[in-house]
Amino acid sequence: MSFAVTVDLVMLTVRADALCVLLVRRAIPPFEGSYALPGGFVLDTEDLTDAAIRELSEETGLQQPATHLEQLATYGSPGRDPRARVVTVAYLALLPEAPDPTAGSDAAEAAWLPVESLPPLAFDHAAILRDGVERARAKLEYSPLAAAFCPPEFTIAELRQVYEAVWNAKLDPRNFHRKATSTPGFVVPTGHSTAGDRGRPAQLFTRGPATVLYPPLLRASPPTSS
Amino acid sequence: MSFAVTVDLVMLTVRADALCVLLVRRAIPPFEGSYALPGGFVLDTEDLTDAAIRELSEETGLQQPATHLEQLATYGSPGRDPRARVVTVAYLALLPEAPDPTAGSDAAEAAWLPVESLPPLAFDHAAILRDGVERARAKLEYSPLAAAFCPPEFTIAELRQVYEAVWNAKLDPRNFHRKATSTPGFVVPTGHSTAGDRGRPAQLFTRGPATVLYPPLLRASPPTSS
DNA sequence: CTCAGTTATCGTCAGACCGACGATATAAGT
DNA sequence: ACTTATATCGTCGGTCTGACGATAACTGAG
Repeated sequence: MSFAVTVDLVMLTVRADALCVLLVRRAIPPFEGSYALPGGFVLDTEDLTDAAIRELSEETGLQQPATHLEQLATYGSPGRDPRARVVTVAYLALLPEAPDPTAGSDAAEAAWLPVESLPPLAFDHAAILRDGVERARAKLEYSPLAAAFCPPEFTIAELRQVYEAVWNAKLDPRNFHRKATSTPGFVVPTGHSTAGDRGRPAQLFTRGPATVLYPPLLRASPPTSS
Repeated sequence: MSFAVTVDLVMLTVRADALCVLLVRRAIPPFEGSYALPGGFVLDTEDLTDAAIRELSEETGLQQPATHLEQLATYGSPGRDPRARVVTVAYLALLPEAPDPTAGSDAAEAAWLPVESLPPLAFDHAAILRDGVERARAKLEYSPLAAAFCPPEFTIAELRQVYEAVWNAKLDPRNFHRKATSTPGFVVPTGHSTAGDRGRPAQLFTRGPATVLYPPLLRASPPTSS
């Protein structure tokens, strides 16, 4: 009746138009050499969320604080860790584009890998990651969370590219522009604009105050389950 | 670094047009005499979901198996149980209308109480319950989960009353009928109908194969967060 | 400077969907 | 037969969306 409790992080970001996850290579058995989600033990007097925040900065030497962190789910199959009974609370973190993590890292190596075409992962981390990606995909529909993948100021096109990368789908720039700017509280214009890029300069926006998108921004109709 | 792990259940049902939760009265300190969510320790070799299923039938002497069970969230603040460090994995269960639980129950008393106007709850169970109710309310929008509150065969009106009870809102019977019957995979007509009630007999339906409602059945616009 | 290329932004239009609500069907009870 | 209650079908106008044309405002090549 005594368990070890860990937190594992599904850290997602968008790099080069692809949804990527931060993975670390395990230096010790079991699964030595395999990639795994970053994570670690929850301390005695520490709240679960605090442990997630700590791991977020500690295990991965990243400067960027996550713009979004939420609990994902808890995994505790008796056999999921061959050494002991370990229950892990998984968290989902969304980050703006971040540089490759390298030095100062606790784990041997850490790397951003695209969620498509992943190597086998340690433990049940493949399932956890799948759940995290699915959560992120679903949440983009009815929450303004896509902005969490963007820098503090961003263009509508950057926001659209987030949707395209996460959903792995093409969206019409004109319709997306109308939708993003007309949904109350989604984005707020700053008055600034970009310059130096190709094409006409774009307005810059910040995250708006809305916590839900109403009406939602739905994906194309899901696989007809008939 | 060693934790006790429990599962707690947010069991919801609709009784007399009100969303109700099953609560048990604690027979021992702490919070002796207070109501609490049913729950218990996870066994050494037991999966989390199995523990939830076990508690579902064990702690509450209910015949009705839950028509839906899903993990809700995990709560592990250091101070949430004054006796020890306990991490609890909360599950959300939806049941058709069930009789009052009485005998054979492990806990002293169990009762269905409407989620509005609740007494103070033990531990952080008020917060867990709030999260469970909010999850249920949100899921009715985009999933066919409302049918989990209904018996195997049900009428469109019964389904509508579930929405009305959970959302605490009135829905137009004609528009709801159109929506429920036209959303692919939501409900399947059985060919049978009711008889003996007041008014015109109604067709009976079963849960359809859909896992998501597309398009969703949205609540009225949320509080304008501006 | 002029022109082609590129991206942002605004419009238009038809179809899907929704909320409000009228109309009709089919039962029970008197 | 008539009232009451509920189920079910239609209609109509407004809103939202997808497809896509048109224009604006920049960069870079010549």
